Amino acid sequence: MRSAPTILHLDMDAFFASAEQAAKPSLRGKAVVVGGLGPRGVVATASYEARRFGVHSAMPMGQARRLAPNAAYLVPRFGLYREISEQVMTLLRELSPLVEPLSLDEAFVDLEAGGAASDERSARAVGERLRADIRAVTGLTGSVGLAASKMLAKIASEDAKPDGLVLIEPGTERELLGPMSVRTLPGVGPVTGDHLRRAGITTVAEIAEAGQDELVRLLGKAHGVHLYAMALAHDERPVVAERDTKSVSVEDTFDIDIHDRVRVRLEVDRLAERCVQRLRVGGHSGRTVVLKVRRYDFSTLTRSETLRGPTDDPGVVREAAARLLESVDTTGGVRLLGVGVSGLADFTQEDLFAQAAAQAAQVAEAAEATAVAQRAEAAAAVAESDAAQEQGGAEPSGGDGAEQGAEAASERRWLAGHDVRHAEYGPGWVQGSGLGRVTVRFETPGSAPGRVRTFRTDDPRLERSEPLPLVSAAPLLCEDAGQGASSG
DNA sequence: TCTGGGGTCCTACTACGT
DNA sequence: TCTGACGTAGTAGGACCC
Repeated sequence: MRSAPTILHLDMDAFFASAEQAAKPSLRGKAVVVGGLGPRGVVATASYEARRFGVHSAMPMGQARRLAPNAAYLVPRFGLYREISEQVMTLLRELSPLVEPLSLDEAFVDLEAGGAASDERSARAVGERLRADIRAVTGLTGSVGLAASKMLAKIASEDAKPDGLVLIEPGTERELLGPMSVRTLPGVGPVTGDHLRRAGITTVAEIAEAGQDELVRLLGKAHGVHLYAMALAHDERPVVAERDTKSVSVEDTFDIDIHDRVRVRLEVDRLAERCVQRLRVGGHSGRTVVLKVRRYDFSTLTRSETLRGPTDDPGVVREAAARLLESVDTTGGVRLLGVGVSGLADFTQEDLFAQAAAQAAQVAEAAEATAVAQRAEAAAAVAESDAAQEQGGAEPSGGDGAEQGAEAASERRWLAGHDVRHAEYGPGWVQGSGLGRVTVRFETPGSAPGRVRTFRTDDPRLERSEPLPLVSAAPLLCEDAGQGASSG
């Protein structure tokens, strides 16, 4: 472990909810819950005001509504969050080339690698300036943890929340960690925590006392060794700027369990298409196709199939997923379906065959190597027959359920929280919709709390619009720590 | 209470070639 | 020819993270 606290961990405070509060003046200081609003939705982020009612991330939305019936419930707007996240990541990259994003709202920075800080004093100054810059550029607050390792920096930022900075001085780590719950350590979730508790281990100090052998006996080799090292505050993991994607997947939970086998097959086809789209956007192909099925009783099973070579062909992935589905009993009903691809590469089987064929043709032209050309031809024929086999017989079945009603579809256009523009009243956001009506609050990030009006869902003067910037200009005011959103 | 979506990593088991 | 040991790849499930 390094000797100076120059690993920085940034964690934006209640990120999604804070972004919504910044965008919607009437929600500032109010309980805001962002997440899936369907019958099986869960909370993605709750504002600090909502947390006072006991609402927290990953809680079922129904439970959140019981605890905080008067909170504002909004669907996530990932486009907006990505934009803000990019602004924040840009600020971090100005500090160091070694920035490791963990999610939209979290990242590690190696300050020493960028020459931004080399000791406690300079690290603290950089952290404070970063917090001020984030507030000036995005209008939001973030908490900063500084320590000599990633684990400790993360623990520090958690301690700093909300809107603070905590630095763990080198030499004090074990004393600090000792009394903390085992759940503080990364990698200890509910199951491992319970496992340790049954063995009489509830604090980090008790993990250290138990010794590595006991930890390995309880949790297995990899987990035991890792956890023991963490308990001793030994964490040498470097900040890694570029991480290769290992898999790409898409999944959907249905509002009501699906029983109809034809519908299940149709949904798998759709998921396979979406998965390949995502795969292609990332410039990937993959070799292993994975089907995930969560049944009516929440039991989850996966089935996978490894192809001869990587592909980004939607037909190939669709057919593989369909073959996998054949081995799954879905009679009790299906709650969730997912399709994923792993074993990623940046080329496809088809590329390889094309390359091989081109090379073989050259050799053939070069004269006497006719035998080589014949083998290439044979290989091409095999490829063709493989492809035909993999793609054959995929007749997309007609969608049942499309007749579920045009009215529901039109109301689905007006999702709670989304931006709209009215020809007469200007920009606003959807506060709610139902029974052919949509309620809009007309306000912008820089305005005073606005007024509410209700329209018919098919009102031609109302249309969806893009999110407005949270901060109109973006001057870098390091010393100004005022309330982010500007006026006007 | 009733549990999302997108990932990573680990473990255990089986099959297969040498 | 059969058998066991071993390494590797594929498969399935589970824990965890944000």
